[in-house]
Amino acid sequence: MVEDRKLAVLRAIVEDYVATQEPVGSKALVERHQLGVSPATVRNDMAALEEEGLIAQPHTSAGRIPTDKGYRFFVDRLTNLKPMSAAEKRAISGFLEGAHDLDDVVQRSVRLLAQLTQQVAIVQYPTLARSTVRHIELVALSTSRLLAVLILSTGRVEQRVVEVPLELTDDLLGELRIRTNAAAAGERIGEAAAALGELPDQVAAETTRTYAVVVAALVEAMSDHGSDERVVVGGTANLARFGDSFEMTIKPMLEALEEHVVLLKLLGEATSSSQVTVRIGAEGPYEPLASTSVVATGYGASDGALSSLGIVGPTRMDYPGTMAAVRAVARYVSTILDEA
Amino acid sequence: MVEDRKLAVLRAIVEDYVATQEPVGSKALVERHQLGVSPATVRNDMAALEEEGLIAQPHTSAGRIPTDKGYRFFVDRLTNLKPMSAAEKRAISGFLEGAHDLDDVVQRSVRLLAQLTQQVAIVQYPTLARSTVRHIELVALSTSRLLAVLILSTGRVEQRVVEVPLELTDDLLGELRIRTNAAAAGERIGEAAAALGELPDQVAAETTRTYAVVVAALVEAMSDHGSDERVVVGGTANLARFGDSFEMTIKPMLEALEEHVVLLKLLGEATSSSQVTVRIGAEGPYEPLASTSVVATGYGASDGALSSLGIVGPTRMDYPGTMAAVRAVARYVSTILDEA
DNA sequence: GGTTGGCACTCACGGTTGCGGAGTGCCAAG
DNA sequence: CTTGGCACTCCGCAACCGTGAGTGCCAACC
Repeated sequence: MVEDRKLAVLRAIVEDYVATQEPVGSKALVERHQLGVSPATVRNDMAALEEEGLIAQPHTSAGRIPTDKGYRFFVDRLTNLKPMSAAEKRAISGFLEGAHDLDDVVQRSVRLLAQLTQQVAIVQYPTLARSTVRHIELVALSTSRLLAVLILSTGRVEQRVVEVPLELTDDLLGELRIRTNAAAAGERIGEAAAALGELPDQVAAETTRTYAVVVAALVEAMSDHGSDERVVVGGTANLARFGDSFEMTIKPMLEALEEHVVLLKLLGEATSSSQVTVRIGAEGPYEPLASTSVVATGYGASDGALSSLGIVGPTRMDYPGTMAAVRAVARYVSTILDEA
Repeated sequence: MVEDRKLAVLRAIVEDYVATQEPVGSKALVERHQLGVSPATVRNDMAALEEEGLIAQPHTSAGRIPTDKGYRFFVDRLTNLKPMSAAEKRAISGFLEGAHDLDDVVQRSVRLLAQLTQQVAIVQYPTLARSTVRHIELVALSTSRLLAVLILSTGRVEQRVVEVPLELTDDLLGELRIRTNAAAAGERIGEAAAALGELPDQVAAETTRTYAVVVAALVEAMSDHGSDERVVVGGTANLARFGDSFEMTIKPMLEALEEHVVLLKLLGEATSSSQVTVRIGAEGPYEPLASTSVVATGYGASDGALSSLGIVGPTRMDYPGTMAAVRAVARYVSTILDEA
């Protein structure tokens, strides 16, 4: 009973603080929420909550604000994602439907996510690891150069210009095309790379080097570094709304957003799970962002989570709403990718 | 003589203000620059410059700062681009050389530009208007869907998934491939689109609709909206250095950076010219950015300026250095594109 | 005429001071 | 366990003030 009310108080503090951005005192609490008790009682509860490290006061004689631990508790135990309204659902699918391109899907997802959450959105490109090679196309640019185009099942296209040591004839090009496709088409990236790797040894000696450079380019294009670890960021303008201290929040954030490696790390854990994961404040692996939280989840076609997307914002954020939005977008994007 | 000194004073004020970010007074001026006259004399000159609207004082009894008009004068008449050092040149070409992709070139250019100028960099993708179709590739996805891949001379690749009304056979696909390439390959985008448009009328009646949908997808991919008007932004972390008022500079900037349409307008004028153009403060077409300047230039392969890149930063910036950097990057990128 | 030193004046800036109010902790009574 | 009362703390805000940088103007000088 008493324990229940303490938690109600914690929830109320989190909600009010998120809404007003100001430390919340005992009197304001009983006014805004029907707790059915007096401020004095609430004060006692607050003292207990502070004892447990769930809330803190910035200075004596100020209201309380939730600590990271308090937010954690709130997220884990006091909240369920609020469901998206029908209108929101329509908006989401409408927004994502017009996309014709993988790039376009990613681009739109970022915008959408930023708009829904009013935070900075991050979307990682679908990983290549599980995708298969759909087709390899080779186009002659001159007698000594060709363009190798790699088309993947996710809709992603990679291309490389290759300088070949042998003069390119139509025959040679055709042979290259047939053999590389025979080896790679339909295979997963890993197997495709392996199969391609053996190609140069199976052809006439004078063409070995030519095959080798082409294969090298293709394999390089398949390697993760080519496109997998790319992320797109959007909604930076929402930083302006943070109202938060420039030095503590916005500046490190801008710096982190430039460093895609950092972003990938932030999203990292979420990739493997299709649950929405929340990382609050200093729980994260990157110290400068100690006063921000990351809400992320895996997404991808139905054969398993492939990649991740999420948002990053001040620890003081509307977790239920944000988590719901992140999950909703991830699901819609997944179905879109499934169709393509 | 006297006129000369007045201009020297203006130059000194601009340089000092850019360096220190603080209003500069008469005494500080004679100390830091060898003007060979007393503070009192400088004060007279300053009064004259203020009369002409080239400088202003934020409040009585404060030093002077240049007005937009003052910067304009400085840029137009008092400065020559400072040449890049050999080391810088090496850094530039080294940085851009590893690129294998059009995407990659653009990406690297943005980073480079941001790093050199310590400002926010913007690079517009090379426009498609002058580029030619290198190759069209069609890949069957199922019996009723195919992937159309459009490869352009700039190295850009566009792709669209097409739903066809007729069952796809190898023969049909081969025919489509041959005919579309015959019509479009080697042609400029405009001509290619026109030639493709006539294709559906030249084939057997039962395949007309199939041709039509494929052609429509290709033409759509060629249209400017597909990829031409894309821009990439980098170096947002440099906003943190602006020290400037958050509300006046940083916030509107973040908002503008999200709106690619606005960015394109900012770069707009520069596209046509291979000169470095500078737009100072309220000269720009976008009011919220009244306290920022844009330094931009056209770039592209040798057959004419194709696109534009540049930076945007506070009006108070190092114009000579920035202009030189922008020009240098544009030139290097142009040569890279020429080679590809 | 242009230049210079002198001088009175202005005004932003930083530190200090002095409230008012919100909020707390504690205690004794219900 | 809850509640009202009460003394206490301390932030935030506004007013105040002295200081110093910088100015404009003037009279003298070259």
